Amino acid sequence: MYINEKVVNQMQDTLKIAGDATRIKILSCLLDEFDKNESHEGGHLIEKSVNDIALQIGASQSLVSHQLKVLKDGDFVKCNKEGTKIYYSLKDEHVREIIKITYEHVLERAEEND
Amino acid sequence: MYINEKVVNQMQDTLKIAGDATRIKILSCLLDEFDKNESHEGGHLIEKSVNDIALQIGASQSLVSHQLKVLKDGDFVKCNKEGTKIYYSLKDEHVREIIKITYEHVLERAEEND
DNA sequence: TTACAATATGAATGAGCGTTCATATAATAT
DNA sequence: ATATTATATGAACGCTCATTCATATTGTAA
Repeated sequence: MYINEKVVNQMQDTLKIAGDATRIKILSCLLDEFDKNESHEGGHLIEKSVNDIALQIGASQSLVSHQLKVLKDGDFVKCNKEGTKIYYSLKDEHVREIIKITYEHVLERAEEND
Repeated sequence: MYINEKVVNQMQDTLKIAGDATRIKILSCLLDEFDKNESHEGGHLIEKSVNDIALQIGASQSLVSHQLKVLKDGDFVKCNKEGTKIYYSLKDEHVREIIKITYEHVLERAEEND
C-alpha cells in the first residue's frame, strides 16, 4: 500500500475524533453555514466560549470542555483567551470540508432511500 | 442548531465508519491515487475481490469481510458478484474526498510540527 | 483576602466495537 | 455427490472511550 502504517493511524485518529455526535455538534455550531445565528457570508470566523457552545448544543460544561480538548489536540479547533473566557473556533479549511462532505454524504443517502 | 439530531447521528455513524485503520486501508487500496499498482488516471474505478484486498493490506479474510460489510452498509463501497468472487469498489465521490481531505489534514499537521 | 465566574481535570462507570476463531453458505468443477 | 475456492456469519473477548460527577484551577472584581 502507498499510505504507510503511521499515516493510516493518524488518519484513524483524525476520523475517530470527527466521529462523535457531541464533537460534530460543537464543530457545526462553529461552522458558519450551519449556525442559524449567522448570515451566510463565507469565510467568516466564528468564535464562541465554552459556555456558549454548551448552551447552544445542550450539553454540560464539563462534557464540552472535555471534547474541546480532544478537538484541540487533534487540531480541529484553536482558541484564544480573553479574561476568564476562552473563545474557540475552527482551525482550518479541512475541518470545514470534512463536516460538509459528510453532511452531503448523509443527505445523498437519504435521497437514495425513497 | 441548524443540523438536527437525526442528521448529526447519521454523520456520526458515517465518520465512525471512516475512523478505523483497517477500513481506511481497505478504502485506500480501492482509491486510485493511493494504489501503487495503478497509474494515476483520474476517475478510474478500481475493483478488487475480498481476498485481493486482504492480501494487499495484510489482514485476514474474515476481518476484511466483516469490515467490507460495515463499509457497504454505510454506502462507502458497492460490490458486484462474478462467479464465486465478489468485487468491491468505492461507491461515490464523497468517500474519495473524505479520505483525501483527511490525508491532507494529517500531512499538514506533520508539517506544522517541525 | 474573599467571592464569583469560566474553564479544566481526574476518576469511575458503562456501553460500543474491532478482532479472532470456528463454522456456515455459495458457487464452481470433477 | 464430493471437493475446492471464495466469502459471509456468529459468538466471545478485550479494550477503547463518551459521559457524569466531583473537584481543581485560573482570572477578575470588590
